[in-house]
Amino acid sequence: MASNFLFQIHPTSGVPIYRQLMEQVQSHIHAGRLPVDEMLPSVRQMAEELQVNPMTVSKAYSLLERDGLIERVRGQGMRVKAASRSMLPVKDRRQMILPLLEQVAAKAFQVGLTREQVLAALTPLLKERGDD
Amino acid sequence: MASNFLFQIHPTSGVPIYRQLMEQVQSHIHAGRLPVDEMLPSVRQMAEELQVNPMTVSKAYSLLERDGLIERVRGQGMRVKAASRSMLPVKDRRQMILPLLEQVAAKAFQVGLTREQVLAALTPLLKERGDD
DNA sequence: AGCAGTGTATTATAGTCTTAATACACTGCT
DNA sequence: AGCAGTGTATTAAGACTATAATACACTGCT
Repeated sequence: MASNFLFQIHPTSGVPIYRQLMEQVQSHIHAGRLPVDEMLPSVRQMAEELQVNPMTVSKAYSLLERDGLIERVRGQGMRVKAASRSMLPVKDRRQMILPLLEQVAAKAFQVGLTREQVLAALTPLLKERGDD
Repeated sequence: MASNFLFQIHPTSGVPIYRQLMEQVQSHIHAGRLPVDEMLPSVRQMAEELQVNPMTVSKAYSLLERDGLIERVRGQGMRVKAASRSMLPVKDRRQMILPLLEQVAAKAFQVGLTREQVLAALTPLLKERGDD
């Protein structure tokens, strides 16, 4: 398997890269995909993988450390902090994706797509994600 | 009923104001909330209502005109263009919502929600939209 | 003509975001 | 000690975003 890499950037979204990274790290922690004490990809590796500047990654990491989600281990890297309470219950994780779903519902309505059409378009995308 | 104003800004989203405005105008047009030949709020009115700079609004309008959704009427304002209403085929409308659906899929994966959980959360939202 | 209402151009300033190239302090291993 | 690997500080530059204050060309109305 080639890409088991957890992160990706959407360059056209208008959202700053460092903020996209912060959100994704946070999501992965809460999903349990980044367990406690797990080391994050190094600044340089992440920068290389996403083709962005190392300092941009460092900025995201620094802010995440300020927020208490990860901690810096000198000479080693960034580690998922124990206190960050990973693996939230499904209810809370659903809460995290809710704003995005509301956005989908609004857009679907505006564009005039039926519920069935939206679900039909979304399902295969989710299936892909669920497989790997 | 106080605010029947169609637009609003989310200052914390990281998305530039002029892009938020563009998306909302586009959505309102496709939803029929801004009918063909309808005049948009003037640059100065919109700027006053949202507490942003008139030039920021003007930038959004200019780009929307470039995209062919609205047209400038000298001395009067911006008007919803006739060509933009022309009932796109389902395929194209699905195309418009696809990036958003991909974003949902990515987020769902990151948060660790199954396909069923996502669909279960989305379906009622779509139903709501379909009702009103 | 006068005036108020359109969108826009211009100039300037400030802040944010991103990249770039170096350099530094620290750790783990040899 | 030496070296490769961490994150970070520093400085510089450029692009983008947003604000501010003026001024202009146009339209519709009086």
